[in-house]
Amino acid sequence: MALNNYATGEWMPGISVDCVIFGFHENQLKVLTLRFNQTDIWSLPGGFVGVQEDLDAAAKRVLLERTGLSDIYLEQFHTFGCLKRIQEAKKQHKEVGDKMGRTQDDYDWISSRFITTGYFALVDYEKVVVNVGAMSDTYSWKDIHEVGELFLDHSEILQFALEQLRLSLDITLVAFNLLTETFTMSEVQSLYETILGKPLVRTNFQRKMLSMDILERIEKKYTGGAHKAPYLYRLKRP
Amino acid sequence: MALNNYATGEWMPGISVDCVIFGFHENQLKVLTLRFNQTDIWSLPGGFVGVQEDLDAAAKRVLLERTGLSDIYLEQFHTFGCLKRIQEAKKQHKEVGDKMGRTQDDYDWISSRFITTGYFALVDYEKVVVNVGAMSDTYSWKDIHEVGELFLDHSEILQFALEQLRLSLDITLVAFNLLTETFTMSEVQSLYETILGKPLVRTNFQRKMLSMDILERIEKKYTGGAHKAPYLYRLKRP
DNA sequence: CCAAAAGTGTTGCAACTACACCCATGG
DNA sequence: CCATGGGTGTAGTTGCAACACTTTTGG
Repeated sequence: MALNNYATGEWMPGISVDCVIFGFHENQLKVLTLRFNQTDIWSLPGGFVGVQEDLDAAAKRVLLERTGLSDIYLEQFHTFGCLKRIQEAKKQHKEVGDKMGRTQDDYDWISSRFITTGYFALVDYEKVVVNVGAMSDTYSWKDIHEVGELFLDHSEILQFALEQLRLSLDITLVAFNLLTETFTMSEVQSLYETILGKPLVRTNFQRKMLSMDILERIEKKYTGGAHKAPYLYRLKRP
Repeated sequence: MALNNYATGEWMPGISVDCVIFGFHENQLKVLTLRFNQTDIWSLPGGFVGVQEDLDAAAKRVLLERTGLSDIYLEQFHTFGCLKRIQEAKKQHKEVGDKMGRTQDDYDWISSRFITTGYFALVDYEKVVVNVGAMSDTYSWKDIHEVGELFLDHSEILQFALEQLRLSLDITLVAFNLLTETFTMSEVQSLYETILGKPLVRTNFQRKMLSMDILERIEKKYTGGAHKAPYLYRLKRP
């Protein structure tokens, strides 16, 4: 039996979406990766596009299926259509396919030429409940600096996503999508520091954040031992 | 006979590229548009993607076929995959198709669901020699503010391209791709003003341009009557 | 009291804005 | 001469980086 109805005309041929799902945990920026069944090959969560499905909707669906989350920050950043994808794919597909009892139809379909549109998502790490799906048996939140080799051109896709994320930072308030509902100021700073890849001066950073008038200080304070407890903030929603 | 080998497997199904080709003429930012044979429907130049062709290569090819230019500034900016495209398409396709003696195969293929990747190109208006291709009989360089209705979602694609162009301006020197080999300072200013959509102070603009140390002043001056002849500049190529 | 967290003050730099003003030159 | 093109000077503003210093507070 086929793993999926690849060749039935349910999906658009030659097109896929891949999601770079960023999370923030233990002061580190993480990416969600999946491991193909019984292999050593890690990939970004991805999927195909239904014949009657918007491209954006496909990305949203993939996100929902893998993380259980909807209504989160998701941005298309680039479409990758390089032929080089195929050549390298052949080896990897064979390794993956052999171990999964793939049918010839499946194999033909998935090995054909593909174009993929990359989306990046910013999620609250704590809210994610990963469902690896039928193709994978394990997942891993990988530190952005220790991702290692990925399936096909997924490493390139990841790098591209990171650059886009950095660019978005200056302009918008995207980053807060990576934080929990409430957070301390040093968590925000630490997040900005890891995304931008450079240290920031505490006093100046706090001043700037507060001057934007987008944060609301909560009554309750953080209770995690230590000496003075830091304040908790949340985003103002007017 | 079919207009093209649409259904033969030469092209990737469901994927196309569209090019927003910007030019600068008479101090106005222009876009190249094509009119479908015998109709009133204007569109952006576009094309399909060969099965063995990179996505970027397809865009380059379209550009070459329509303008005769290669080796010019070309940037992918977004992929449009909205289903809405289809519905409106039906009417328009029928109108277009009827007048062109399209075969049923052609019709089925082109009316199916499509995803298109948008590229924008910056060209030297004077160097372009337009070749409208088999689908069109006329072309027009339309002023960016007077484009009117376009085929399918091409208006949306154009707007998207404009925004991207504005964003690119701050960072890079892209804009010079729109100018001739040599140009006066006020032409550069006028170009920046139309792209950014706001007036700039002459003295400050010139100071900034010159301080970047990217312009080279030419011996020969502009000879176009008037009083004092303005200097000519060109981009330094070190 | 101590250490972590939070906040204030100040200095200096760099970039940009808005204008006022001067010089050059071709007819 | 004068209209156009080209250039200088400067005062005001803003944003930011760097750093020193004070205050608050939980244990």
